[in-house]
Amino acid sequence: MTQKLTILDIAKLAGVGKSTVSRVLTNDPKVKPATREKVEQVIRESGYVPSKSAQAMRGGSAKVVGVILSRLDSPSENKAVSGILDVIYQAGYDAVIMESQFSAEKTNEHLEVLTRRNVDGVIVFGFSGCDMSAIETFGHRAVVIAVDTDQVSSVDYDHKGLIELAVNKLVEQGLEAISYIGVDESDRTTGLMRLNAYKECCERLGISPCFQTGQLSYESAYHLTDKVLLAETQAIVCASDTLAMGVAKRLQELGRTDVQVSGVGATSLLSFLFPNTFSIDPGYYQAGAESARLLIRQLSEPAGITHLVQQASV
Amino acid sequence: MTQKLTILDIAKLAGVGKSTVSRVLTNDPKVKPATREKVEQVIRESGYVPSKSAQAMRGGSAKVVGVILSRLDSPSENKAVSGILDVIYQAGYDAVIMESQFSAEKTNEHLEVLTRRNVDGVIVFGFSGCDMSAIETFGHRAVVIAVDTDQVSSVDYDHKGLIELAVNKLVEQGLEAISYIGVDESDRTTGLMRLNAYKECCERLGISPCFQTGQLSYESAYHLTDKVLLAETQAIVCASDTLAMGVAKRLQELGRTDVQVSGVGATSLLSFLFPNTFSIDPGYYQAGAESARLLIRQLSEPAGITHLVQQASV
DNA sequence: CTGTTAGCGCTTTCAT
DNA sequence: ATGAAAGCGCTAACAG
Repeated sequence: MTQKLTILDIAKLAGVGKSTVSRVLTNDPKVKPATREKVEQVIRESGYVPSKSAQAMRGGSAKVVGVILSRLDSPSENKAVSGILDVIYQAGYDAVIMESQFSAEKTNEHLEVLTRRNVDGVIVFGFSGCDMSAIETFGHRAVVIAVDTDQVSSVDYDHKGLIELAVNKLVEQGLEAISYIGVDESDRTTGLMRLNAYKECCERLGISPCFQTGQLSYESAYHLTDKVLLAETQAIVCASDTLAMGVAKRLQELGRTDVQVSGVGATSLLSFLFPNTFSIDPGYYQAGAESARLLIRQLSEPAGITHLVQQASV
Repeated sequence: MTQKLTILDIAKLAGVGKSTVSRVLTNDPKVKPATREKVEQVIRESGYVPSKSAQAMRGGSAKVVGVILSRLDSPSENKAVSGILDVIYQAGYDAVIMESQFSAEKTNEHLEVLTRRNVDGVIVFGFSGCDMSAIETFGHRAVVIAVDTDQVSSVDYDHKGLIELAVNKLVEQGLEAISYIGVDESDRTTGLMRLNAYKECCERLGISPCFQTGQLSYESAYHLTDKVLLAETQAIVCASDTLAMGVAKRLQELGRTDVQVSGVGATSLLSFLFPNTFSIDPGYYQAGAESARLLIRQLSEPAGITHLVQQASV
């Protein structure tokens, strides 16, 4: 690597003042085309790269957004992050990402680091027990995903629509005896909201509800299956693909391949392994992309708070 | 958010010079405990956070490492990134991560952005067709994962050991008719190296090889299964869990539950769904963590190039 | 031990 | 249209 070139070196090499070089860098229109051409050529030939740190310090904006997610190996989250990355990169931003590991404490620690880094904004993936206070200090420079607040903008999944979609599809096929397996209601979104959606569907459609909730693991769903499986059961709606996997496995063992199973997550593996199965796509990637667009918009025009709901699809 | 505080504000508030504040910030030992205490208190109460941009510009180091991976939704890669994150965060660094989407062009573009950002170093996940030239300009400030170079330090998985481990475990169980399903040899690591490892095992153990390669998808493995399945087949070793999933599914359909299947990836789902199955763990998280340690070490002491091989386990 | 003084590389008035 | 000069917030000599 060659010696670090500064804007001054370029200025000398091009035989102009350093402010002119700066103007070229910032695309200032008041530069004579010929001068600009010359400077650009010198920059190209010398392989000079302006220092972001200096630009950030001077201009105030580092063109960086911080992303705090719970776990990188969560399929839903990493898909959403992909969406974030694509959008912000397009807009000239970069992302520094951190894992909260579902710890409110770590989250706050990360937020502090991000503050020091002078990030332009943050996108935080919520989790049960997530502490919003620190996030709220970011104001319009923050967007949360899968959290319920009025203080900052948010993007959430359509938990109710998700389940409705599954139930409706089943009903359209003429099925009526539809059970449900979810996760504990202590989880506000995946747990409570989806269960409630199921209950509402039952009420609306005159189906007698039959459900169980437990952990978010296939083992849990596997063991819960027998408790919601009656002789007449025709389908089991699950709050996630992970659960669906456990249920489908149990049904296969029991020879109840007649029972339809639905999950949430769009895991292609599910329907590959179990034919009598389908999955609802909550739109993870899209949700990530939307949250990024929202943040970037708010960064330029300090608008009010917006709450988006990501549409689901089969 | 309160008005942006600078080191000067703190100095005034604490009734000291700004360099004293700086000394406190940098943990300079030559500060009288009493003074330090006072400054720290003011910092705490005012909620002042030093600007990383300014520090970076002054000190030269931004305390950031760039990470370029192919896809965030690759289980192997996101586990490795978790390892990276844990280690570098511990060392006071942050990560800006980018997706290459298996494109050499994008990778180089990202590398350029990272250069401008003045990152201290980069960790790049290799892929077939990966262009090393740009990475090499980083010299000792780069570490690559799953790539074969002499120019920069690297961490690779033990592709040979992975397969040997699987075969040995099978042999120990008294099995002899062991087939193999992998991916095309155009993929140097997952394809070629693992296939060769299988062949070598066969030779060493006097097993007559029986194998097929195709795409890295369960569908591919599913269809290839019949071609390596003979009446006497006792086990099928697969180059990855994804493949193993396809094979296990096909065997289940055929009623050949007597055939053992092994995969690579430590996916717990595999053995949950298919009992006659096990998976080798290439140590993704560990490899990520190691690459980060390696990079950080090289950042402080410009040592020579190191090549690490991540140990696998069952 | 602590205050003063230079800059780091860049953007931005302010003159010219 | 362009150069000179003034900092952005911080660290690192350099003097006390």
